[in-house]
Amino acid sequence: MWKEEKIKAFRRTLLAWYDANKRDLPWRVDRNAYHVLVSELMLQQTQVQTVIPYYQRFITQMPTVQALADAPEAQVMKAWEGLGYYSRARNLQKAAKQLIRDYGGVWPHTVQELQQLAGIGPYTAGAIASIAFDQVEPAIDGNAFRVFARLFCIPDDIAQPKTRAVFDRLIRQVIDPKRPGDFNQAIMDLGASYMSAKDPDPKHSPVAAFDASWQTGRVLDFPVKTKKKRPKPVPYYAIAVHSPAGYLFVQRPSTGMLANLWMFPLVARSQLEPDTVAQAALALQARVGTEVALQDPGLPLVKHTFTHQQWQMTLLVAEAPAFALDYVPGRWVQLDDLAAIAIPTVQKKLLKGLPV
DNA sequence: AAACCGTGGAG
DNA sequence: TCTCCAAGGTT
Repeated sequence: MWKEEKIKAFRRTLLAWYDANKRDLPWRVDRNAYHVLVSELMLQQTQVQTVIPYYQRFITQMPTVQALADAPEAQVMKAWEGLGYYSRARNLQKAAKQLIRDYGGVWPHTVQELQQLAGIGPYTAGAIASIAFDQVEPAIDGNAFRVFARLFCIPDDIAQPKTRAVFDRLIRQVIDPKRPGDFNQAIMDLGASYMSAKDPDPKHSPVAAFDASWQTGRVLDFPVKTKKKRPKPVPYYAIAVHSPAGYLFVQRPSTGMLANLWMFPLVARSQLEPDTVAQAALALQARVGTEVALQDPGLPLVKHTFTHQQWQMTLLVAEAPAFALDYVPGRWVQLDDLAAIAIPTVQKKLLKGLPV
């Protein structure tokens, strides 16, 4: 561990660099806790560049905790459409409702209380507490793991949950107690620039003098992180049922992948015996309650890769019998009226695969 | 502890 | 094309 003088020099150097070079981001215009909350939820596992337009639209549509708590869930999901990890959107609205119901709209300031809110874990609680409320708490995200792993050549595997405690103890000694929020954000900006994962520039880093991995020529050896498993292929039939009222969309279950979003009906091919279009037609009939004549126009296989699954979808098309329109569970939606429902990116790929 | 949960960009 | 990964949380 560094001596006290070195710690103070590090804080001074880091914050001076941050003051002169911090990124100009829409959620940095003030320290409003609601703004911090929305941005932090969106930024979980998501890049800054992707989040910016979503953040702007979301705050415009739902400018306060109360507005979010009162909004229809469908509007919240639509605002999140395309951003991924959709449980974050439902958790965000749930947290807003908790703030109104449990706290009367008055924010708690401690990480212990903040972590009781839906979707807020140790990182996000630390970020909100330090940025919005000046609490001296670390905000340990991927950037903090990488930056401190390199500064101190920490050999622990950051993929292991128990490793967080190692970094927590370390960062609590280094964090600037006078400016904890700026300190945490400065670490993130550093991790997004000079100390990035793939293309770092440690030589010109403002804290190069403190970077043990750079001093010893081992920058890319840190952080130590074990690899994830590769996505498992999952075969489906995706069925585009057409009618004069548009295409049939069904809402996915409220738990699991793409919960509550709207898609073409899917039939898991692994459960079909034998795996034929005729069997898919029977499975669809059981689902929507009416017979549907499927065609296989020989459309290309549509692939979409998630974190741990790769969906391989054979697209089938069908024309619905007229009586089906007010019979099947689901919604008939014209393709020029998709603003009415939230659909995932995988569904947008299916739409692009439809015959013209 | 380990599996689950999306998407887009970069190399 | 393929792999990694980016301001993680929940179960």
